[in-house]
Order: sequence, then C-alpha cells, then structure tokens
Amino acid sequence: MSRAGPDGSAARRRQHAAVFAALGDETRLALVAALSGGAARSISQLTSTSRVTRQAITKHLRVLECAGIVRCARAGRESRFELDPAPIAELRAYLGRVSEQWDQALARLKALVES
Amino acid sequence: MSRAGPDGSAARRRQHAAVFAALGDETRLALVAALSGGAARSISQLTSTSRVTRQAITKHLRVLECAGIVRCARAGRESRFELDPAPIAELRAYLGRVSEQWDQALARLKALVES
DNA sequence: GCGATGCGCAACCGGATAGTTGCACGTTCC
DNA sequence: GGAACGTGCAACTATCCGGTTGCGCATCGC
Repeated sequence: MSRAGPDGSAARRRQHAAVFAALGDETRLALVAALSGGAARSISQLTSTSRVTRQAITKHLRVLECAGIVRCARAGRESRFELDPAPIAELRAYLGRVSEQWDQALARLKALVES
Repeated sequence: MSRAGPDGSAARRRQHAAVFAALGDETRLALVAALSGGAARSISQLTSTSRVTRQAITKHLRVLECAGIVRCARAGRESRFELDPAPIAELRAYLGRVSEQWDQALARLKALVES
C-alpha cells in the first residue's frame, strides 16, 4: 500500500481523500453545481432550492469549506458562499494521473505481447 | 438546487456522489493507487502493504466494487481485483465540466466589466 | 422601535461505516 | 491425507454522518 502510486505522500493522499469525501454526497454535489455558476449565494438562497433544512445545508457548506472547495464571506446579516475551483482542479489532475498510469500499464502489456 | 448544473439528471448526480464517496477514504485511495499499475492483485497481496486487517481491506474492496471502480474475478482460491478506469474517467470529465462552467462565468464577468 | 429575515449553536436521533475477532470452507502443495 | 494458505460469513463495537428541532442573536426595512 505504500508503493508509489500516482499519489505523492501519504499526507497528500489524506488531503485528496478529504476532498473526495466532501464531494461524496448528493446534496453537497448539488451545492457545488449551484455555486459553479460563479455567483456567491447566501445560505437561504441555497436552501430555497433544496428539500432539506437550512441547518442541514449549513452543515454541508461547512464540510465543503473544510475541504477548501468553498469560501465563506459574511456580508451584513447573511453569509455568502463562493466556489474555489482549485481543489477541484487538483482532484481532476489526480484522476488524470491515475488514468495515465493505467493507460501506460496497458501500453506496456500490449508491447510485451507484440514483441 | 434543481437548477441545471454541469450535472445531468439527479440520478446521474447520485451516481457521481457514490463514486466520489467510494474514493473519499484514505485506505481505498491507497487501494486504487496499488491497482492503478494495471496488475490484478489478490486480497492478501493488497493487505500485506496495509496496516489494517484483511477483513477491513475486503470490505473496502467491496465498496469500490459497488461503485464500479474495481472488478473482482475468482482465480482458484484467491480473489483477484482489477481496476476499471471508466468511472474514474467519468468523474474526471465531470470535474472538468464544473471547472469549465466556472471559467465561463469568470469570462462573462470580465467581459461585463470591460464593456 | 418592531417585526421579519438570516444565521449560529446545541442537543438529539437513526442509520451507515470502519474496524475487529472468531470460525468455517475450499484450494494448493507435499 | 494433512498442513498451510486465501477467503467468506457473522457478530459485535465505536464512531461518524445526515438530518431535525429549538432557541437565541444580529441585522435589515418600515
């Protein structure tokens, strides 16, 4: 398990797992989709299009914030949340490294068979 | 929340969430890394490089299998697991759509400011 | 000032999950 | 045949997670 994968250190893997886990929920994925439009939205706004309580949405937003996927800025009496695409881009790059490693393995196998 | 994001239907979102959740664990991420080399490995092999029990590894492999990330094939007395890169590629594409939507929003904002 | 709005905090609940241990069964190999 | 190996199944525990409710506080608008 400590074999060098497409991942860096174990700490890096832990970080990736945290972001994956944050995205591993339907409601949170919907929040990300709602925020991917670029506009910052308040908790109430994000709750209005959902079927669960404002508190539930708040918890989900905190999870996303801890994973770095989302940033919060207080504006008057409302908390406006905004997407931070950096962790998402990092995750995408990570998945790309996994796929790449897989493709290279297939290519090596193919070359071995054809030799 | 039902606003059209980079996601398709709600069912599609549910599926994505399931795969994200499957990857949202350090141990499972390590398993994926170990299997990304292309070779199929038995449970004992995968356990030997880990600090947890074989049973724990087995459970994690079942989770990955349910998410479609991994396939299992019985070979004699051992179960050999192999990576299926399709869901990972799909997730990568999904993250790409999120980033793209974000970039387009930024571009529109920039155009608006400069007009 | 006062009602309405938006939020945070805390407690609580049910179900999922990560992990362990113990045991039984098929398979391989000598 | 018998020992060693690789798995599967079941039970059990502790913890985490998603969700709700209730309450209190700050802020905005009239």
